[in-house]
Amino acid sequence: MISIKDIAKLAGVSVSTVSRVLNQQDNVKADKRERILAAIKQTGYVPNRAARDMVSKHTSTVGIVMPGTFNMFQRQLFSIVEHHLEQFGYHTSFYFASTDEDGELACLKRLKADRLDGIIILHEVALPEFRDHLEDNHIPTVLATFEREGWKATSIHISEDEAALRAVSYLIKLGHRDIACIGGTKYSFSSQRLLGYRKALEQAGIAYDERKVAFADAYNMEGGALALNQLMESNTNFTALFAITDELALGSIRALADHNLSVPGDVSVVGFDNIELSSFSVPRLTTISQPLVEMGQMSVALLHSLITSKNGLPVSIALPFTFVERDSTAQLR
Amino acid sequence: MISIKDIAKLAGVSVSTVSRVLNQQDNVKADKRERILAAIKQTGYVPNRAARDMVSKHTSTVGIVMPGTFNMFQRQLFSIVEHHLEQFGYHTSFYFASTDEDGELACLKRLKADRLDGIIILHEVALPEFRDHLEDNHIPTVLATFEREGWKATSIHISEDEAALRAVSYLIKLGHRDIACIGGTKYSFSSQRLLGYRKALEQAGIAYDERKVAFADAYNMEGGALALNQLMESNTNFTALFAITDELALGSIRALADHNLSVPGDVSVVGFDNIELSSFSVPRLTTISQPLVEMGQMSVALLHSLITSKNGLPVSIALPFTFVERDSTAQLR
DNA sequence: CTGAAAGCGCTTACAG
DNA sequence: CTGAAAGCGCTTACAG
Repeated sequence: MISIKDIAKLAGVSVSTVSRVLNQQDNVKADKRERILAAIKQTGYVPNRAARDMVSKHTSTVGIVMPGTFNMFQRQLFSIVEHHLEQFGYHTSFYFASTDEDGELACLKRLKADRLDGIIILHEVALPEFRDHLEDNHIPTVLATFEREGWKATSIHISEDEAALRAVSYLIKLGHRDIACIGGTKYSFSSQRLLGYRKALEQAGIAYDERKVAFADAYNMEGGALALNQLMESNTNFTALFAITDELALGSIRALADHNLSVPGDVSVVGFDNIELSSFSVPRLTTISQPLVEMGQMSVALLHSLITSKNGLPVSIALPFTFVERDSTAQLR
Repeated sequence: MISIKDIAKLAGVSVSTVSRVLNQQDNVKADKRERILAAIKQTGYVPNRAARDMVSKHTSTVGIVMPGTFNMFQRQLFSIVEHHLEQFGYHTSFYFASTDEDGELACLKRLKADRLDGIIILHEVALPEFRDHLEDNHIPTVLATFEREGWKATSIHISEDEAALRAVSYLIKLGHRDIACIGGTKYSFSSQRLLGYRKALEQAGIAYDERKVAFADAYNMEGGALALNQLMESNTNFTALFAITDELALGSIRALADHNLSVPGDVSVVGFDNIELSSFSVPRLTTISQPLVEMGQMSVALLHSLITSKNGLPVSIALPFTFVERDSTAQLR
């Protein structure tokens, strides 16, 4: 492996000078600079990142904490974040945290071994040591898509319960009174979206009926299908359904088809997240759209300012969501 | 940041000894080992990876080269690979390569800055410097899901053309003669799958009709929908459709619905890849299943043996695919 | 079994 | 504008 010494020798200068041009400092005479650049080009030399990271206090790398298995919404967000991070000149390291405690612990350990300039968390970690580590070492942190009390971190999110309320109110406006819900058990958004569902019912004077609520174990289509089947067996009936994520909604549509129920003919379905898929499904899904691109951009921009300003205060920002009417919902007949 | 020196001081030993227990060498007396372990636990110390990587010749990290925007198939594969890599004790670094030349160049540069133990490539890079770098530095490499002539790398893949032939032959067996195809322009699998399509037609004595073939620009659902619309405008007719990826197939089903054409009633559709989504779509998609889990496992296992044995020869392995009959195909009426 | 010392490939004052 | 030197946090012979 070719090193900075080789370049210095080749160009007939000291390593300090090579280092200077490597780090685009302008205080190097043109002729030396050119000889150095030529040597670099000729050898295809690229500085060893490990060495550079070790000596400088910053690593120019940002960590992204992700769930072990990420859903489509997170996948899209992650792409956007990654892209912007690259624009800002950051490297990215990924830290997958399984939901169990061991997984989070292993994740934290890996995190500690790297010196990160900052970190973006896409996955609600439960472990308190996580927050402790970030706080003790003053690592700038952005929580993307959720809030967390007690964390000294900037948070970008939407108002989950308001959005859910909006979605369910729409179903009510269409004349539906028997509205089922597919919720979840993990992460704070599940309780917040369920809260929105309850608020909407309350506002319309509809009694909450727990037989109309099923909880999915996993936020994927299979989870949605399974939950729908539970609802079918629970001795209740409904003409509309609110699923707290699009994947759940799409899975439920699949299961409804298996029960010979059509959407929106027999059941109106509204989802949440507006993943790419939702505009290509049959029928296209009515849903809540999170401002994904803005959330990603903003997370990166705010993290960057946190990193560079060094004394920025954490903020909690609720971005506006939008409601997207498509073909999976209809007026109650 | 707490360092190995601090631990040494705390435990009253030398850094060498601390290093020994850190690297699980057994030649350390029990009492010292315990004092060291206690100090580590108490301080939450984790060795600095950059320092460790710099001094040791291996980094225990494997690079994964991915396309800038990865489709669902790649996303699934990537999860599996990541998981197994972790099992084997490797760290992973991701290198996203945009398809243009600049993107690949930037990707290569990042790659060079890290000292990787090995690399798994999920994305067909075109740049010759890529191969040169890997070969010159003897970096063990596995190509996952494709082959590449002239690369001294192990390759795990399926026989793309045979699989496509199988899919299209099935349509023919169902009585279809007017079979359209949605192909693509990028990556070798597109031409191979198209080749399989042509072979199947040939075997059945059906003339190849280029009006029945449309090419998607992107391997996503929108690309599939767009391509289907092209077919509708191309003054031809068809009762079956082979799309070279599931996402393309699903996008085409969406577009068919927009033309009031039902699947499989009016058009039988078969895809390729068997992504998760395909068993939850309405209708469920008939498709070719790549042995994703095995491919991921095998890529990692073979890479590991390449890394540890140091003189393993590259192999090219074609794994068996399976054909999955579901609801998107029907006998010609 | 253990420690002192050298060295990995860089950057960063410091002196000129 | 430039170079010699120190040092980042580890590991690895080497000597005992």
